[in-house]
Amino acid sequence: MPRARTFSEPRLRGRIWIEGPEGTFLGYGRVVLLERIREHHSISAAARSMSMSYRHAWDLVASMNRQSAAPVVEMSAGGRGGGGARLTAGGERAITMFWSAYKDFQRFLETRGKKLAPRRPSRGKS
Amino acid sequence: MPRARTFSEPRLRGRIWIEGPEGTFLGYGRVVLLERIREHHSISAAARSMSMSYRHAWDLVASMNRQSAAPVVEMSAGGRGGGGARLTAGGERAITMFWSAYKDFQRFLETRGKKLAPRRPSRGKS
DNA sequence: TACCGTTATATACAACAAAACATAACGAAA
DNA sequence: TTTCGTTATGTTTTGTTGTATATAACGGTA
Repeated sequence: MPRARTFSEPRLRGRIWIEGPEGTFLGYGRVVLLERIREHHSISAAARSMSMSYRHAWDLVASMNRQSAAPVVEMSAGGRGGGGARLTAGGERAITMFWSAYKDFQRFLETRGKKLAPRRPSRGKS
Repeated sequence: MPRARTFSEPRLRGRIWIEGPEGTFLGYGRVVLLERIREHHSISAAARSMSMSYRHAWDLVASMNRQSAAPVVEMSAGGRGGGGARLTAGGERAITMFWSAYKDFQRFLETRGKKLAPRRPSRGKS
């Protein structure tokens, strides 16, 4: 007898982001990047640490800085060690703001996801 | 005096979707497509009505059908009018399920978005 | 049988995002 | 002045997603 296909329970998933004047201001990837910059004091090291191209990382940082009243990352080129980057207080607040909303969102997905599929209770052996 | 840049209030936005065995099962676009199919009794007419290529629409329908225990759309080729497509009861349930979650999500974004930016109350003329 | 508009399917093309690559600018220290 | 690793920026390549185009299959009906 051919076994009927089974289907994994449908799962609710999603993304959130914070929009600014030119589109995305903060999202999951951007916030992780900010945290890596805080850790490495360098955009290039941060990018490397998450297998992201430096170019892309730089673009993201530039985009965030443009869209924020106060810069989230301050950079300096040249000098000892070649220069570097550091997270500002505003950057710190941005991280906190996003993770807080993100956490609430994950909770929403979890609880709302349970109400998704009105499944007939299986009568069989239980 | 150079005017300081102003920044629109950061806005919380997002997407949700329902995942199945092969990735997305239901999302905003897919559900709209299902509704158009219900309306037009035709995949091609539905696709046209939302400026979507027939190929893409067909792929989406096939993906949904593959990932659902019971098909969400039934198609027939040939015959009077060339054939057509109709939404099944399962498809109807899928639409309801998604919009219900979507509505709750919009509510979440709205209420949670208000708590985003802890703004200093402006002291000036008010 | 011929016709018709749809489903079904393959292949080529376009648009966009991200990666990859290349190079210049920077500035403190040796 | 040279060195060094970073920031800064331009150009090319790749990968993915959807569109465009073309063709066959389908099956009622005239």
